[in-house]
Amino acid sequence: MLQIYNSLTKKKEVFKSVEEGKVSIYTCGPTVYSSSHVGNFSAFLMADLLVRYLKYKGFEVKWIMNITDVGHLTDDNELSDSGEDKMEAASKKENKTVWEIARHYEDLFMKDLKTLKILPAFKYPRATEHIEEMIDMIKLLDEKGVIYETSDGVYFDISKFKDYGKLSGNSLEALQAGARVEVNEDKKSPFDFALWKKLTGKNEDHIMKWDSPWGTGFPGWHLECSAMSKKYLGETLDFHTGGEDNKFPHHESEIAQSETANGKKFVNYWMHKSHIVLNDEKMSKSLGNFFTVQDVMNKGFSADSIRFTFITAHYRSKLNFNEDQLNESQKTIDKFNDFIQTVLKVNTSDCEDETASIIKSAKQQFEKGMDDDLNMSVALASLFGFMKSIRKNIESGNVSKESKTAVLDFMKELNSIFEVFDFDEKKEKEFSKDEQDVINKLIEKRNKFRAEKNWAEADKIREELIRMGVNIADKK
RNA sequence: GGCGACGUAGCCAAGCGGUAAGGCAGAAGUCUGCAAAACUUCUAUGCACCAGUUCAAAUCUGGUCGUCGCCUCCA
Repeated sequence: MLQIYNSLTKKKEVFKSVEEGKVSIYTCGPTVYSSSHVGNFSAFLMADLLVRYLKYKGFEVKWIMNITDVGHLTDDNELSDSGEDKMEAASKKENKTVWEIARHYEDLFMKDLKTLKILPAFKYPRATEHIEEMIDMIKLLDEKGVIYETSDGVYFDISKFKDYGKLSGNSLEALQAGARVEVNEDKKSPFDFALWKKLTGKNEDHIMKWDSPWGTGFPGWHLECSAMSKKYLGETLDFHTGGEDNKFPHHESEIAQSETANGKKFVNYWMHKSHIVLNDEKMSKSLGNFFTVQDVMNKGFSADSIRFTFITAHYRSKLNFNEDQLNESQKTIDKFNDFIQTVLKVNTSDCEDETASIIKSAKQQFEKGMDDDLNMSVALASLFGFMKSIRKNIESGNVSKESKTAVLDFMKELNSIFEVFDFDEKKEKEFSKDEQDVINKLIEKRNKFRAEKNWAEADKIREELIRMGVNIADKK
């Protein structure tokens, strides 16, 4: 029985899908005005882990991740000078059109998704290709009487939505009291958010623009997720995931729009990824303290170690991202793969062994952990115990052919979640007869040095052999 | 100022009222150097601090201190 911490109710809840056996998941994807960094991908890996575990449990999963390719202002306020369009700023900086910028960073994003072995979503809808759906939603909201028009745009009147603030734990009053935003005189409340922006004031020359019943302009940034999730997944979603920074105002506003427009509950389970931190400070584009996947790989770390680090750290605790974490992940991956190699090479015998019950209990423990809000620490602990038990069986020489297959099948099943295991048996390197002669001579020579306790020379030969692809493991 | 999360060994981390899982690092050993793998054993009388509730508290309550996040674009 899968339990998930729902950020809306702030409780762990037993998961029940809207439709028996099927699950719909919507993930807030990237805004493609610059490279996504590993912190961004940690949120997508959280979704990947969820998708993979649900599939492991036998659900049919439909996963949608949007691509935000409309340039959005940093601020809805006309009064603020800090508001700039990120897409257009990038376009000027890189001397490309906004469309080129969007496609360029989208391509990079897709490449990194693949590198990190994140499962392909059902679709990656682009905001710019769903303007009509967004306009339709504004029309629906208009019918419900919750919007109003000003000289610069169309806004959602949040006083018309009782639960506004529920997700982020704010009441409207508290929001007003703690407000740090500047006041736009035309808006009824500073927290009313834009559904449509007109080409006036500093948006006069906005490059991406579309016609609408409210004049030429561009959509508000919360709208795309409401419109696209409805189109591809329906009015009530099982899961909606994203980074914790999206809770307010983005997801809060999505709820207001979708529930008002559709008259139905928008999302059953909200999941938010805690930020990863660097020296106790969150990694973010605006702080500038970020690494891209490529940056980390250029330092010599494998993509798998990045993947493993993020899926094994719990998604609701902030991960302090550093090289130690990556090194440890790599070691753990190697440990699993060494184990798999040992199993692949084991010589089976006709015998009874306890493999079946070892696998059964490991599987139970693993699922017990994962079922508890994806508690990977508990899940992993069961696997370390599992490997130890199986190795003992192997050392005692009691492994049947069936057991060997069962262990490998179990590891493969687990790999549908981890996706970092390697099942290719590492064959001894083949050498020609001449090479074999050379190697034998070197080994003889080294043994002689060892007998003489001439360790320096012996080590030199070992290094030479390793370079040739010969592994030396000294035993008594 | 408002809202929220967290503080368990050198590091990462589980635990959700019954007496501290697991991983990394470290130590000793199986083993005549060193390195690698595996295995065995060891490594927190204590869970930020102070009170309280209880037969029993890392776990519940109140307070204190500290760290971080959100409240403006960010996963």
